[in-house]
Amino acid sequence: MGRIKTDTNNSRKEVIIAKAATLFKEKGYKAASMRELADIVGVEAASLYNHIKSKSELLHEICFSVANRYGHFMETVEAETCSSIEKIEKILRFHIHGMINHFDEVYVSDREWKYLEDPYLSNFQNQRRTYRKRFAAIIESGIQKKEIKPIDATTAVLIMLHAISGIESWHRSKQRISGDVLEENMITILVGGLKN
Amino acid sequence: MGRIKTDTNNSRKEVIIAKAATLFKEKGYKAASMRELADIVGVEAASLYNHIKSKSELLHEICFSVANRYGHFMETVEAETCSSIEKIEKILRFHIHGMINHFDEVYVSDREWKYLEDPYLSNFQNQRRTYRKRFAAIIESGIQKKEIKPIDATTAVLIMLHAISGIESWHRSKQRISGDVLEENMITILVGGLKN
DNA sequence: ATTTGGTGCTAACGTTAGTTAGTGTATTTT
DNA sequence: AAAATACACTAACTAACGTTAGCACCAAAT
Repeated sequence: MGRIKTDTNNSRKEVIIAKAATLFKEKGYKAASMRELADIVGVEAASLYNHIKSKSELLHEICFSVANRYGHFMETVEAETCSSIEKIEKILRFHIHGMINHFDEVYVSDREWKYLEDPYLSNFQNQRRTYRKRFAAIIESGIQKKEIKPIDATTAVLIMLHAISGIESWHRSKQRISGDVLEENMITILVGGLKN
Repeated sequence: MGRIKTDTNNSRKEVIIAKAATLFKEKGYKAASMRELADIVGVEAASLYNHIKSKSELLHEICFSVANRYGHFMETVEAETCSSIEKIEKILRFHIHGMINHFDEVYVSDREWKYLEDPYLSNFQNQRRTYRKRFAAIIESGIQKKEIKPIDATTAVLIMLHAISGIESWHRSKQRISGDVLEENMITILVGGLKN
């Protein structure tokens, strides 16, 4: 069929991963086939294996690319000296931007991680659990400083993260408001619900 | 292996559907196999087909059971004479109870509906879209009556419904707060974020 | 007691899946 | 220009899937 097109920024492997993310998002990891992916990439199925080891490698490349990005961001936020509310707002905006600008891989990481195989699966779950605990710690600290209503921090984290994953529906919808407006609406509702 | 156990309330088909919901929730629709389901039911795979037409029938039974329940509830809420905030609170509590008490089928309906086949797929999507519009209409009306902050109603619906689906994480977590406390926390944050 | 229908079994079908082997051809390196 | 490497192809394998056919059995109805 021909060669996989690349530019100087992306290797052929990265091209495949990017297209896999789109495919996995649309069909789901299990329902997506390597032959389908090959079609999209413009190559025969067997040829993919010159660049990747397996289908599952694609999944964990996608999931950890996202997980690592969020992990690093959390570190930078923790290091900053600002109010808890401001930290939370920064984290939320980061998540919203992620959902808007890297939708495919974020969506796959969110919904398809359960198909990871060990040791990747356990590793991913650990990173996730840790991330949420760190997020909850910021909220707890805000509650102690009376910036935030006295609610269960774990629940608050869960609400906020899942609310943001609702941007999926925004992507699907026909008549949608702009990304910026969406962002401001989300911040209003979510942060507004926390403030004391 | 033996007969499928039933009681007077549930036919054998209903037993299969209930176990399918649990399996689909855990593995995902595509990854769950009929042989696995048969094992759980305590029967050979082929025997399932004495009670159901196909794997996909199981999925649409599950999805529409949930969709119809929510549709009916929306009707009763619309008919009530109370403030918009109160209506919203009722809807949220209904969703939270659903997530807590009928977790398996609600989860499957939420996450696996995309594997429905037409005409069920289109039908389901229509019901979903309609439901959200009716929910948004209640919010709009609350905004006009100044009960609710002037935010985008569609976004608010999306946030609230997805936030509730976060109860999934609550189910998974080891050290979890009680369902009642969870419910009150959610209401506090979500409704609190709306009030004017 | 006999019939009937519901329910289970074994065996097998056609399809699709992920992946590998082996070969030829472009491209890059020397 | 020659050698080495990267990459794509065809063909095929094994495993698993949903589902069907055909037969045996047990329970309830006649």
